[in-house]
Amino acid sequence: MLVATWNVNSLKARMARVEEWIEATKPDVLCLQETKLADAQFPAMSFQALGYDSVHHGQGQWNGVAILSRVGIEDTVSGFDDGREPDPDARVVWATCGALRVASVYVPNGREVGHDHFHYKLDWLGRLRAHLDAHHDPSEPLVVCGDWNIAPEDRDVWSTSAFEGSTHVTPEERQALEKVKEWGLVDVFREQHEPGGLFSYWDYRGGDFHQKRGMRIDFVLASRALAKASIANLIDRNARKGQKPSDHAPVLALFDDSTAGVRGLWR
DNA sequence: ATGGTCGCGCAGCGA
Repeated sequence: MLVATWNVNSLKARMARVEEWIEATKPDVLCLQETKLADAQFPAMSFQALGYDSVHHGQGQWNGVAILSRVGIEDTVSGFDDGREPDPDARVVWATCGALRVASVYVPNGREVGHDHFHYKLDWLGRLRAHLDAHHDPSEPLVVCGDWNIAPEDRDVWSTSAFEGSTHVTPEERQALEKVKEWGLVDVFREQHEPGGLFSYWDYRGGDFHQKRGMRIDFVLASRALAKASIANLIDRNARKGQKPSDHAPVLALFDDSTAGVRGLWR
């Protein structure tokens, strides 16, 4: 089963690139972030024509997340079900695709260290953990895919000095991410690839992509049970090239459907 | 070089 995640930075601006990429790659499940669409504007029929069912949780203009699946979509949930007030932003959507529980997440950026939005980011990650605690178990096949807006380690940024005092690399953010992972999630790309310099996001400015000035902030976290079935993980840098690219590249995770404990993933 | 580029939507903010 092939799972992918991609922050498209406006689905309206990116639709041609996304359709082309889906036809070339044919993932079983594709998580999108930053659609910047209201639900009524989401091009579900266009994805249906490519063979994908979908669920979208959007607000228009900002944020917005979706899950596309060619192995079915059931039991969709928008936002958190953690007994607290609704999240004001559209940043997470859940669905069951075949036998796989999937979350597409767009973690808040944080803006500046100490900013209200920074505290919102840390709290948001706490709510994600609380939702997992309340509804799921790490023995189930489950993935949380998305734009985490956190570089887990120093090797995940092109320059540590360039990010001194910035969001995405602080101990508080990394600890909040660690708390989510402690639920029972594995960064399957990092399990398979040791080197630094393997990035998923490059700022549009200053030719950062061509200068290899990026960050690895998009990743697939797989439940412990599912991580045992991880076969291959890659970042599709080619999608960051050419005309009107997103500033993020798609991240792909391939799982073996015949591994004990996760048999029949796409049924 | 303390900037730069996108997307949204039409000024300036967010990333």
